[in-house]
Amino acid sequence: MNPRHQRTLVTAALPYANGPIHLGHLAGAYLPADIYCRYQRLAGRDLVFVCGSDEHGVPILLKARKEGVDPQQVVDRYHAMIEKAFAAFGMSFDYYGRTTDPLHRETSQEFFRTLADKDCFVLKTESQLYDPKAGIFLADRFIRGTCPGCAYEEAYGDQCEKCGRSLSPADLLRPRSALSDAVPELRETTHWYLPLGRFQDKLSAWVGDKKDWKPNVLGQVKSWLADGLNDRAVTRDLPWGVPVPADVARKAGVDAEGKVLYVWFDAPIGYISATRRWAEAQGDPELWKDYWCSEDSKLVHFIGKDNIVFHCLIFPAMLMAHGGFVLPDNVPANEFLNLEGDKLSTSRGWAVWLHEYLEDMPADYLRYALATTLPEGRDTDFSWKDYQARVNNELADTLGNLANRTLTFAKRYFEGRVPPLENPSEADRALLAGLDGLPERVGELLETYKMREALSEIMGLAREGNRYFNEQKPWVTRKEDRRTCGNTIHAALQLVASLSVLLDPFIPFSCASLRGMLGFEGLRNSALREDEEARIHWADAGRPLLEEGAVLGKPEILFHKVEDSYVEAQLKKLEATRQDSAEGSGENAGGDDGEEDIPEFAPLIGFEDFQKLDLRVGKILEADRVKKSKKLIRCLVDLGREKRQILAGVAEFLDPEDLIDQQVIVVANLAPRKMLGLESQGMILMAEGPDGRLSPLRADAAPGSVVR
RNA sequence: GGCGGGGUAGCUCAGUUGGUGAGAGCGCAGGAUUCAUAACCCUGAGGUCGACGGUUCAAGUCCGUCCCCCGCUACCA
Repeated sequence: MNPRHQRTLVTAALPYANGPIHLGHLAGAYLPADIYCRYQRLAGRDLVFVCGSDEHGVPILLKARKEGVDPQQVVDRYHAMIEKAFAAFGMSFDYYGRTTDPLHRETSQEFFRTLADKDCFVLKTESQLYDPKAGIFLADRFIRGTCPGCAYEEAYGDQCEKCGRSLSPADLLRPRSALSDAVPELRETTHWYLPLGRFQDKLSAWVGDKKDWKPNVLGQVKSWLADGLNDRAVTRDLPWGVPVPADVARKAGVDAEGKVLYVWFDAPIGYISATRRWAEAQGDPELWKDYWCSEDSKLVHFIGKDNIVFHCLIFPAMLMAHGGFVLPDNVPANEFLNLEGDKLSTSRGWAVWLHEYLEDMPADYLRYALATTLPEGRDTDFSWKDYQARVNNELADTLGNLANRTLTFAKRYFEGRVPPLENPSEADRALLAGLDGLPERVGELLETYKMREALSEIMGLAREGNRYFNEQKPWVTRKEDRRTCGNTIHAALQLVASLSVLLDPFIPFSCASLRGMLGFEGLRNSALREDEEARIHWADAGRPLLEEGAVLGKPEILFHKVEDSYVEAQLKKLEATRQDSAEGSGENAGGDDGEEDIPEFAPLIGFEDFQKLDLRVGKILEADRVKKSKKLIRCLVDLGREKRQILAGVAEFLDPEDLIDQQVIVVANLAPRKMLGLESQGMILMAEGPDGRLSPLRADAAPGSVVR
């Protein structure tokens, strides 16, 4: 820990309150953050750990509308669910807030007002789609319509969830408002933008100093900086969010009606408002400033890699613009966790939900298994088989068994007390000496966000304990040399006690119960910021913690083996969701997000609508890949009367050879469109298989024939 | 195509600023042991460190080219 830092504020990414927490979230941000914080508290550091639910934004509004409820009801539900699951998982937040908290609204508005007063924004007026029926402007995601690519009729204005294709609202066929079904019209609207370019130099200089940031984080950040930063809109026309302060709008000559802060603007301010709430709860409402506004305070953001740009550039720019706040000392972003070799996908159900897991297994098993495979440097894989192996081989066999064999031995042959250490042997002294320095070494690893290595270092100690136990053979010395036997058990108990401290940040529940078995009291509570009763700290794990003659508790099995049946059941459960989603059609052979059911049928159209289409049989004469394009194939198609150049976005699925000489069906009266400098004069119809494969519709008739 | 991150034992992954024989856990094969959750402990087999060039006395580690995987991004009429 840098001596200039007197206190630490740790944040974990605000989970979005439109769904439950899954393994990817835990591995990405929450578990490493919690390990870090528990360690810091054990070490006696002044630390505050905040988090909270991110409850604004379009997806929540849409979900609410879909369910026919108020958005508040949606976030109430998920907020409660997330908070409960986090608590059961052992997340030791000092405060878990939410962005619908009135104090958050106030904090965000103050922040916005300060930036406006300092003239940090620019105003831009542009034409956007407006819902005349609901009387509000519509964000891109608020336009629904039929996807021109796959005919999915619930496509968003920015992207089709069905085929993954990115869209703009103008692309949609039959666009309609997601709120009222009204046909949107263009109107002008004004928004506040944060001109990030103004902060480019300051950000570059600031990031340039960050030698200790992880390579994956620095790489991304520098790449963004090199590209140059653009203006970012910080407000939206939405009925759900933190309202743009009326006074600020008035001053700017803008009607604030229906305008809110863009969710990415208010969300990170949630870290601040949560700290304020925490300070209130401490009975000192100004206390939060010690952590946010004092140069000797260290700010650390734990996030997943998808959040890097916000936490390393945009939020810091906001803080710079505001002034008076500390900037993050580090942003130890993790990579992604895969599941059974495939990437997680909420919409495909390829995930393990925390609240479901906790229904049948202990939090610590998952904490341990995840901690050994955190994606610290690159994407990693979680598999149930690996989970089982970690729990059985390491927690149960190595650690649990060490504790158990030591404790039961002491109970049976030493009246359940800590035997004295008398004339210790070289081996006894070596074992105890081996503890010395370990807290510091592990602490250094944790300070530098190497949770996995720290854990593996500690487990090495458990292995050493087993080795020592074997070599000393107390079951032999018990009969011939009781003093030596007592020394062995004494030293082994001390080692187990130290383990119960060192492992506490990782598996706090088990360590607490282990300490119960050891009759070991007085350790700081790793989940509590202050613990007046506690006299034992992290560093004390380097010395013997148990008194000679102290009474031990009742030994119990600390970790139970995970049965094969459990693993099989979990795999089966996952496999079922994969089956479900594979049955539909769906684009994306790569298996991206996206609901993969068979699309619903589009609304009825009249015959006259159908007649507008001019479908013809065409013969593909030439086909070749458009260079510099991943998706486009250029075709020359004979339509009888004339030959047309048509571009088809199928290069990911088909080779030009698959198309040449094929007789296909062409939309002949589609307006021409230029792509990559080439004009496409029609569209070749394709059928899409369940795995995303495309195959052209063949027609056995002369080129130019009318299709009806 | 552009940008970023990766490609190291059968599997999951470590490998700081280039330097003693390339590691851990699991799995596998032997052995030892019985205090303990059929647990523990020891030994061993197993790797052209993605490919090819280059710099260097010395490269998994630096440079160049290429191949493959992941993420973001651009054209899916």
